[in-house]
Amino acid sequence: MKRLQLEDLSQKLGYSKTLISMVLNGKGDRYGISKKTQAAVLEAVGMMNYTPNKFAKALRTGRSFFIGLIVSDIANPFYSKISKNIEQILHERGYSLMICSSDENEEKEKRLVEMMLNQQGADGLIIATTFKDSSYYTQPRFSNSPLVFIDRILPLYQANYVVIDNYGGSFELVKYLLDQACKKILCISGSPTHLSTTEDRINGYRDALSKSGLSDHPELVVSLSGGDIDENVSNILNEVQNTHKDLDAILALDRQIAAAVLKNLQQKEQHQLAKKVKIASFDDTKFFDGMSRPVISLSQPVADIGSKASLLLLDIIDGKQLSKSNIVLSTNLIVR
Amino acid sequence: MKRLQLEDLSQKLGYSKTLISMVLNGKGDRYGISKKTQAAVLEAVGMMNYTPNKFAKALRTGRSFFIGLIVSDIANPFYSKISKNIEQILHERGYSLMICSSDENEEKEKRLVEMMLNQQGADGLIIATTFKDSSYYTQPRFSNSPLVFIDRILPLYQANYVVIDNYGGSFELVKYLLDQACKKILCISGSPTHLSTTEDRINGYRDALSKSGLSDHPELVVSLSGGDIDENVSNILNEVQNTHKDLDAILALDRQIAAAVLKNLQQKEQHQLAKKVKIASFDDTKFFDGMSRPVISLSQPVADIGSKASLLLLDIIDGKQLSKSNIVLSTNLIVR
DNA sequence: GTGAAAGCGCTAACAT
DNA sequence: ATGTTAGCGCTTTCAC
Repeated sequence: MKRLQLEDLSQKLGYSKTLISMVLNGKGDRYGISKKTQAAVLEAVGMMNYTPNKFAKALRTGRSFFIGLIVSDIANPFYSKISKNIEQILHERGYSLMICSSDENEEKEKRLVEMMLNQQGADGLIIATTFKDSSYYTQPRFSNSPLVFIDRILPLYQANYVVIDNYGGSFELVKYLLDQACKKILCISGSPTHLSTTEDRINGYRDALSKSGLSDHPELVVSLSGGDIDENVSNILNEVQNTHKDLDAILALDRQIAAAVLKNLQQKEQHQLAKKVKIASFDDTKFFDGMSRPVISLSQPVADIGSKASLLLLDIIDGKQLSKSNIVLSTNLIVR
Repeated sequence: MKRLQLEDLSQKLGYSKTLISMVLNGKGDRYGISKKTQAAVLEAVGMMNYTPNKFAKALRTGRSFFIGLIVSDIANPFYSKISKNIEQILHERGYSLMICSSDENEEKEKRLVEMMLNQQGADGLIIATTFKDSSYYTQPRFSNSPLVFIDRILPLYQANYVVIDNYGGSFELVKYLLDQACKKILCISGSPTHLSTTEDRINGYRDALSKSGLSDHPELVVSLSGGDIDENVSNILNEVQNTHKDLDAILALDRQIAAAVLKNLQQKEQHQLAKKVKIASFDDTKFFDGMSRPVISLSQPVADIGSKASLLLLDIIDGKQLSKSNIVLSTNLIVR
């Protein structure tokens, strides 16, 4: 029971492979094939469940109908949710998706891009880049490759972006804390620190403070140094506890950091810090509902990022998108 | 600047396409090509960064070097972590991975299997199936398709499996609760209920109880009816609160359920139930560390599932695996 | 309106 | 030990 192919259909229907191929690809009209024959072909083929050989088709046409998604870590729920949305939309349009993780490693991201574009023949890529600057992507050979960047931008690089308003969200979150009478807020960012998301969030934090006329404490903006995150956070909290006894809020720039903060505060319940400090975090998760203390969070429109990015990429592939497109989505403050 | 192909290499090196192809595919020795020419070819090609056209190769050989992964929901961290591991191992061996979600829908799983096998030409599949029984996969046309099932088994169906010891883990978890003097344990399972994982976990719960000589309360095994999980859990807890005032533990069969239980207990803090009940859950997550009460959990060897399944599948594809293989991994009790 | 035939880039059987 | 050649299954130009 081997696979059906055009030759078989040709035999059974009494039409040539050419004609059948044309009809099946919706080009019947263009080539002037009579409506009657078209209907007959579609009808007959419909019941035979024939699927064209993808490789022959790709070899001939140069289009693979698959696109690649590169994120830093697909095990991160933020990205896996986005990926699910992207996959769904692409499937509806006859595309398939290949997902890979760069592990925040520039070299690996390079390899993945090359692999997907050259080796696999992807028709386009969606990338949450881990690069510091744009020098890799500004190479002329990429000027014809349909690329859409999500989540993170590359400074000074004109490209297609779908991102959230990190600055505005951060500003809003910190503003909320200040309105709640918080005066001294510790901001903990992850690594790597060069990401546009991190920078924008920190800027939002800073500007919200200064706009409220609060003095700037540079030592209250700390970033994790890599390695074990729990231990890292523990050290930071111990340090701050001594130097800033009047700390009254902690802003975690992603949910993993928030989890580590909560764990640590729980273990330090005897300390005064633990008692009064408010917790705020980027990213929202169901788990924040059952935490030992309320978490004020900023949920990201995950589904939107995925769908907007997919549709944009398909438009670019189909030549419908002439200039670069910048889509910025807003976040949503969740108070508990 | 178009892509390099064998013809170009042939021109520049002065060898035929055949010879170069043989050498590049490691078949130089088999075809008796002199070591010297082999070295020369490899050397020259090495600096020209040539990658063979995947589609031409697949068309010719019938092998695509990509494999498919079908899970119920890639946005579920349990599966996204597994997927990351699978991807890594496959990459090392020159394969790529395509991931799709079935959304616990049998029809969609069918479509995905057909799509990956027929349309995309996958060399093999790894599946966390959502099917109730094996009738779909026992079709003769699948007898030659390399398939590995993970996480969930299909009763009475001889196949390649990589799963965890759901029964034993559940038994151990409940045994621990009993040893802590718990006497009445509510067990909440997710939907769909027919999954082997759910059944095995419930059986482990039951047997642990009966082995301790505790009477069976069938109404203490409840399953979510679908729809909003928080609301669902809320109703269950309200109900049980009235009928079983002496409830002293809750076993959640997955982490989403545990999250909902914790959220609800928090809101019901005035109720007596909330005070004394212990919480146990399948699946572990960092978030359990910062919860409003300690969660006893059962972590699953996620990385192992992925790597064992990938290696098994590759062995099957390479014909190294003659009989069906059943790999069962143990869980790890985490007490907080 | 419809069909024959060339060729996408690769591999492997067959020559030499 | 190396090269020639015939396809893999599809699309598309060109001829009728």
